[in-house]
Amino acid sequence: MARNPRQNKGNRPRARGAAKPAAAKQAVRRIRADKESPYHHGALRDALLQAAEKLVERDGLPGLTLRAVAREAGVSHAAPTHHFGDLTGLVSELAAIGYRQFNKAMMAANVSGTVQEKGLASAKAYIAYAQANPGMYGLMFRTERLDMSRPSLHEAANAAFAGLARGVGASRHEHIEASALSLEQAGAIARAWSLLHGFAMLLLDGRMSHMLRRLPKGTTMDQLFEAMLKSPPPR
Amino acid sequence: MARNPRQNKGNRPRARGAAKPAAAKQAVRRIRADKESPYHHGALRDALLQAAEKLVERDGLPGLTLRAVAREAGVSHAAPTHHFGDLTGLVSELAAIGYRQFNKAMMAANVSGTVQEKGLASAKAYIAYAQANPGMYGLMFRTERLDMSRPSLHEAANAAFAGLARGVGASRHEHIEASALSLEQAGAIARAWSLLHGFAMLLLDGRMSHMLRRLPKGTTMDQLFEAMLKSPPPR
DNA sequence: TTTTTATCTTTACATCGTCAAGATATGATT
DNA sequence: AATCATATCTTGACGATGTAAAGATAAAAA
Repeated sequence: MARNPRQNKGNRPRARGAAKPAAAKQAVRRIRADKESPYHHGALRDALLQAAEKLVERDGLPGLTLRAVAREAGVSHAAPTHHFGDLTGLVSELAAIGYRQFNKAMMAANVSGTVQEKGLASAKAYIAYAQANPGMYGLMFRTERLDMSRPSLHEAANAAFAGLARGVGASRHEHIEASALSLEQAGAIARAWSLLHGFAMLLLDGRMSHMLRRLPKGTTMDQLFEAMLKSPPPR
Repeated sequence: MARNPRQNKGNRPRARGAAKPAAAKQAVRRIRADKESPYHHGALRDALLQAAEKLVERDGLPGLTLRAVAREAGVSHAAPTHHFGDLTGLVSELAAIGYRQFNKAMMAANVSGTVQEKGLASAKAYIAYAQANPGMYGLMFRTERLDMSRPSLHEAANAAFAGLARGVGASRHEHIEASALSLEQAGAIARAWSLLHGFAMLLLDGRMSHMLRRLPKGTTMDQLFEAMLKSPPPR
């Protein structure tokens, strides 16, 4: 895609069959010698993932490209391939990191208070994570670019689901084993998850602020969210 | 992106500065004369949108490219640009069509029965649309590729929101004017929308079938959905 | 010290979106 | 009816992207 308004240092490849540049090898050595390690980066994998997170939060999903990540990390455009195979690999590993961040944030919100207070705090933490990390949250639920068969992603996502199930179980004053659910339990989990995920997605897509404009002036997103949680089911 | 595993008829462009092919002009005329209209398609805009819908349902969002749409419609790769400006334009017009389809389906489900029955039928119709048109539904909520300032999209999306608000109002036995909401009303709308949108997205992303596997054997997605709707809020 | 392996670079290529310029048909004007 | 203007579509080009293949270099193993 040619819509990214960044970087354009005239890197047109040399014409086909042109002789290899004589001084290129030396130049590369000199340039890279200015940095820490000339060839072996040492911790490239992590550096690439960090760069990727930075990019997805700054430019959104369309800005997250293998080549942009490589540029950000200061390596050649094909370097990421060696560590992640392809774009799906990198995105999947990044999503795994996202799930771990998310799990951490949810755990931190679920420490003190009554069952009701913990539930509310967890719900707010869910939305807060999505709002603070819109790129990562979007990534985590874009299956088209995710390979759920990757163990790291699979595990992290499963842990997130188990945590959610546990939280819902606590609010129902029962212990939920995420591997075997009753229909009632699953309904409660699906309700909580759909409600939170739906609100988060609509929020990130700007649909909720559209709604906020129809509300009395000064109403905040937090108020709308709490009004939603308080709203009784139709009967 | 070069990840689309279709089409590869060696259309490498001619080398720079190569002479124009002598017989190309005539060949094009002959080929296109086999079809209805040689140059002016007549209804290319609609044909492109139809092709786009077909593609997005067949290959998902990544398969929806300007060039693929042009191929599908049998025109040159730059033809869509004239009608839609750019990819965002085409996607936005397609999303507008999606919202109109969606509105139609929701209206059809909201005709007979009690208020409760109409509400349930509408909820099921919401999910049914998403499930029957996953590509279109995904499109409609991918803001990154949508230009909401386009009148057709803006209007169709607003109509969808108004319909939803009306439905929620009916279930509360009150008339809702979508342009000015109370916090309570907005909470109820946000609740219904988040619940349905969240479930739809999780369903399309395969998360719900993951959950279904943890349920007693033979449990259907419909049962899970109804269990969710019946599930009481935590208190 | 030599060999092997892992890591990174270079080069190449098909695809994509988009722009610019050309070709052709349709409609309007005279 | 002939000419012109405009809308529609094609061709060609360019920079960007993902990815594969082959080369270069450093680290590890032998």
